This record gives sequence, structure tokens and C-alpha cells, in this order.
Amino acid sequence: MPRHKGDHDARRRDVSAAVWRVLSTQGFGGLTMRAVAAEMGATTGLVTHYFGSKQELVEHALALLDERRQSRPRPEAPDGMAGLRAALADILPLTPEGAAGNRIWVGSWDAALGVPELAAGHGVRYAGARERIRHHVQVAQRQGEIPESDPDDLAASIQSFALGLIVQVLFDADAFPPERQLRLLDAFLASLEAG
Amino acid sequence: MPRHKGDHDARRRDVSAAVWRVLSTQGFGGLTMRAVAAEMGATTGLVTHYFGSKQELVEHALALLDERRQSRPRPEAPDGMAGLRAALADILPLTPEGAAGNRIWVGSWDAALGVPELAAGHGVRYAGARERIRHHVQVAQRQGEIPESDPDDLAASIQSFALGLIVQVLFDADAFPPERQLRLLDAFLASLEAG
DNA sequence: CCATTCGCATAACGGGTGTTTTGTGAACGT
DNA sequence: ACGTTCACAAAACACCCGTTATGCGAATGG
Repeated sequence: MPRHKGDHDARRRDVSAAVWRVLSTQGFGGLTMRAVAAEMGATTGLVTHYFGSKQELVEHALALLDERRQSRPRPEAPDGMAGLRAALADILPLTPEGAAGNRIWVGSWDAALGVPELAAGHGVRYAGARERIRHHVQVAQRQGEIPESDPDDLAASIQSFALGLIVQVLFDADAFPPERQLRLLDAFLASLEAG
Repeated sequence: MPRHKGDHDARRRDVSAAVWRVLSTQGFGGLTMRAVAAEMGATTGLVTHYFGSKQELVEHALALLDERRQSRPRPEAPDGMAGLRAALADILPLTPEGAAGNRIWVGSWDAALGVPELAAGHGVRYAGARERIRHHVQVAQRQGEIPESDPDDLAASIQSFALGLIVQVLFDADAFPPERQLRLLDAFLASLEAG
């Protein structure tokens, strides 16, 4: 008979948080059962108690990456240009937490590209993101904020810009403080409006 | 007494090529001495004979990445907009070889971000790339091809676009055939000209 | 020819990995 | 009060890693 359901889930979240911390400092190459255990001052017995295997643990971490992106506090998400700007600003590593998430995300690429099935999963994810961008683009075009041109290509370009900016920020945070990130984003969006 | 200097160096290149192949398929997470040896149908004894340690082997592989970028056949590299387009097109994964190089490059990010010293090295590299882009931008501005605005920001935006496009191509090659990559690049550069 | 050196296979070593097993004290139901 | 179940530590397991030693056939040079 389980003591309390909440306790178990709460502890599981603790382990999950430790995984998150290890990933954000050591990357996937440094993610080991013992590292996670040490991160919470415990032994591997605890980790395997809540996550049966390492793969399960990694999958949970990757699922969290998605989850956190989707369930962000999205105060007002209008369509069109304003919504696009909000969505992109939400992705950028403007805060330490955002940087950690992006660092983990970028770090997952090496392992993902090595496993076709994982790579395909990422590919689908990015296609979905482009789809959402495309929606904003089309609304913006309908409202006359952006001149008419292939919305798929525009969406791909916009996501290219955001992804590449994230990578550069991770490798040179000093050169890309939050205000510059937003300035670059706004300038890019303005160039879209000018066509 | 060495048999022939050429033989030794040639064999070393063979090992290096095997490392390249392993990296482009398994990533850094799958790069092991035994994997390299198996890739050339040999044993780890051969690998350690030509590269004393794994670190030496990895460093050689990363040095190759830089080398290949710099010593590309650069037929005509004018300054300004044309040179910028050539430089960016040269980086994109338009061919299988280009895709392999970029896949290895992207794959190195996880390990690099985990070691501050390596991360700083990448940061410097990207700053250098931005510097080169900035040069083209300033020439283009002087020639009136691009309206005046902060060249540093422009360079950062341009590199963002290129980097992000590379990542998207790696994860969904079918959606980004070479002609679309170039079309997106040209459209992006055109939007710069329009300001 | 023969001693030497090279090229590499073979195999061992210590250490780190994911996983499994075992043990144990505390909390719970009855 | 007691047997059961839980949460976790402790330790053992087999495996894979990078590295190092050993051995040996073939080529080389005197």
C-alpha cells in the first residue's frame, strides 16, 4: 500500500530536477546515473527506484523540454506579427532558465542525429514549430503587415534566424545580452515587413 | 628506420578518415577507439599506433573541420554582397560531404558546452566568422548594396540565419533540398538589401 | 643472412558504466 | 503488536571504455 501518491510523484520530480541540473552543466555526454545521484546526495539505488532505466530517464528529460515550452505562461498571444514576436522572444535564452533549457536542447542534437528515429522526432518537432510560425505569417500577410510571398519559406527563414541566434548566444553570452537579442529580433522582423 | 614517410602519413589519413566516418554517423557520443578500429576492419592496436590517445584523435578531427572550411576551392571571392553569398553558400550543407561536416560540427556542441574552455574556443571561432561577415557587410554598405545600419548587428543576424538553416537541414534534409536552401539564402539577402 | 626495427594483432588492466540483488530501518494496515 | 510494504543504501555484476603490455611476422639495412 503506497504511503501517499503525492510523495512519490514529488520525489520523482526531484530526481527529474537533478537530471535537469546535470544536463545543463555536463550535457548529455556527462549524464550518468551516478552523476544524477550525486547531484541530489543520494545513491544510484534511489535513481533506479524512480526511473527503471537510463533510457526512461532520458526520455522523461526530453519530454520535459517539450512540456516546458508548451506550458509557458503565455499572457496574451495574439496572432500576426505581435504573436510571432512573442513566440520567438519566448524561445530565446533571455534568462538563465531559458539558457539552461536551450543548452540542453542543443546538447541533445548530437545523440539525436546519431539515432535516425530520434532525428526524425526532432525533425517533426521543428516542422511543427514552422507550422505555427507560418500561421502567424499568414495572418500578418492578411493584415498587410508583411508583403505577400511563400509563407513556408518565410517560416523556415524565421526559424533559421531564431535557432541560429540561440546557438550564438549559448557560446558567447557576453556578446548577446537580452536587450541585444531582442534588438536583433526586432530588426529582423522589421526587415520582413519591409520585404 | 622508417620505411617510407609517405606510407605512415597516408595510413594516418586513413585512420583520420575512419574517425570522420564514425563521427558523421554515430556522433561524438559513439566515437570510441574500437568503433574507429572496426570502421577500418582493424583493432585498437592500429589506432593507438597512429594516435597516442583519444584526445589527440579528437583534436585532430576538429582541426580537420577547420582546415577543410578554410582550404576550400574558393574560385572567386569578391567582397561585398557577392562574396557574402559565396561564403554562406559554401557553409550550407548542399552536398553529402557538406552535410557530414556540419553534422559533426553540430554534434561537437554538446561536449563543447560542457567544458568552458572548449565553449570559449567555439565562441571565438564564431566571433571570427561574424567579423568576416561584417567586412562583407561594410563593403556592401559602402557600395550602396545595403542600407546603413549597425554592421555588427547585421553580421550577427546573418550568421544566425545561416546557423539555424544548417540545423534545420540536418534534421529534415528532404524538406530542404539544395535549391531551396539557396532560394532561402537569396531571399534573406534580398531582404537585407531592401532594408 | 641476420639483427633490428616497424606495423599491427592480441590480450590484459584498471576504472567507469547501467543494471540487478540484497539488506534494512521506518511507516503502514490490521 | 506484528507482519507487510515501502524507500533507499550498499554492494555486486557484467560490460565497455581508454590505455598499456606483449608477441610476432614482415620488411629493412648492414
